[in-house]
Amino acid sequence: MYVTIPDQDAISTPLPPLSGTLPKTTETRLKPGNFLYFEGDEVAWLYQVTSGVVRLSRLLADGRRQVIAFGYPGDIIGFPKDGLHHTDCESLTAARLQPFRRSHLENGEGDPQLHHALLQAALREISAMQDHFMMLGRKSATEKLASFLCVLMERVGEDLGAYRQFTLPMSRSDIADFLGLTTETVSRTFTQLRKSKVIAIDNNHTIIVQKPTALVSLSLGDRD
Amino acid sequence: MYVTIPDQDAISTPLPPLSGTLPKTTETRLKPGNFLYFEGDEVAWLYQVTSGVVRLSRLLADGRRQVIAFGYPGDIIGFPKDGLHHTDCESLTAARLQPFRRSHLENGEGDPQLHHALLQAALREISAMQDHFMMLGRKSATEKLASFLCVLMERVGEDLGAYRQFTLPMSRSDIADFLGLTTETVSRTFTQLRKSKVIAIDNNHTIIVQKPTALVSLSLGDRD
DNA sequence: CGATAGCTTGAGAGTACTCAAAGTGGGTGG
DNA sequence: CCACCCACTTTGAGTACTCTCAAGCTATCG
Repeated sequence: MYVTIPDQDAISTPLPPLSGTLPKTTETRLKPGNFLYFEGDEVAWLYQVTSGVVRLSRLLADGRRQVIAFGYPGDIIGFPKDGLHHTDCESLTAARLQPFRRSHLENGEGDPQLHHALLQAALREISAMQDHFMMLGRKSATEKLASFLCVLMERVGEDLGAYRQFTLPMSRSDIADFLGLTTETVSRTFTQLRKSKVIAIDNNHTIIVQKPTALVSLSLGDRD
Repeated sequence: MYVTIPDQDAISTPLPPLSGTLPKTTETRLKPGNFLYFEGDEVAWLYQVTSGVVRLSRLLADGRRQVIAFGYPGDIIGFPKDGLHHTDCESLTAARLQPFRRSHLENGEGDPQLHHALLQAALREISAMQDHFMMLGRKSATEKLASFLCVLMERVGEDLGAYRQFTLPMSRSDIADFLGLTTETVSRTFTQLRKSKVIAIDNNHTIIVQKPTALVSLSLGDRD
């Protein structure tokens, strides 16, 4: 599943590696800024992110952009629509990905277990995206950013005593385009969370959550 | 695919009936206001809408609601997540639905063709929902409502000379919760479209599109 | 014909946006 | 190694849009 915004009690465990029983295809490696594919490309492979973080996004004709999801280790990316990719995929960090032939998804030939796992990943993605709808449609800027940080805290945060810490490989404008906000609003909201001591920011890309409970409350829309 | 908001050039044809080669399960019938399932229910069946319109929605703890999609004839609904339904499904009209065992999706036993068709439907839904992201995250009230009306115009509109006409089986607040707006804003935006003679409204539930081209322009965010 | 739910309209407030400018930090070349 | 540069981020001021709260209207159904 992608990093999208689940309901409070729906924290899903990331998919374990789909090692499979097949002869392994050799891993794909990406450098920061490299694209794995573009919208409209023929889908030959699906990928499970092994390490690193990738960004899936789409462009509107007038230049507006929507970041659809960030792919973290365990996530499956590249589900086709009519055989084509419907997003761009760019790596935000050095990344490694395990490819799976599209045919393993579309006709289970050879490895029914893999087929089933890929199908389940697709179904999870549908559900995850529905969670994300909630957020884009119904939440304030503070709730959106808090929700986003909560997911990362749960998923990739490291314990630091009572605090939790993680890095943000994406830019402020990536976050803005993911949450349906402007970079200015994202920045202001970060400042506000920092000033209220819910989080501390190091380096602009390292977040230390000082009040995890407060962050969760904010994400759910409780007043302050 | 659901009634979601595709990009301009991505108007997909609705899925044809999946008659299948199997002994047919008897059709399910719903009256207006009847629920087909609730969030959290075990998924035993998927359904293809044969006639009528259903509404898929989710509730937040604090009562905020998000309408995820409207299911029109041809659409497949009920994709499970961990075996459970992740939305409520209520019928907005009298409706008929063709059930398919969940096992036909999850393990193709018996009917590989049906399995494949259901999988494709799931993949289409992922893509359709990504289109919808764009809308929730990046569009103004006018663009949202115009986009919504455009989709219905294309999908269920009837020709009326130069005009196109269709009915809205859902309430203003259903539309609001689908587009991430309030009912007041939806109502005001309808009024505005009516006053600018892009549409005419009869009965509050019958829309006559008087300027289809203008409606498309509005949906894409062109200035007036 | 009256009750009621749904819809529309109005006034005012608040949030996020736009446009603009200043600050910050990482990377490169001198 | 330091200084400069550029991209990214933050901050500020003002605006616009959508929301909230409230009241009136309209259709539908009993």
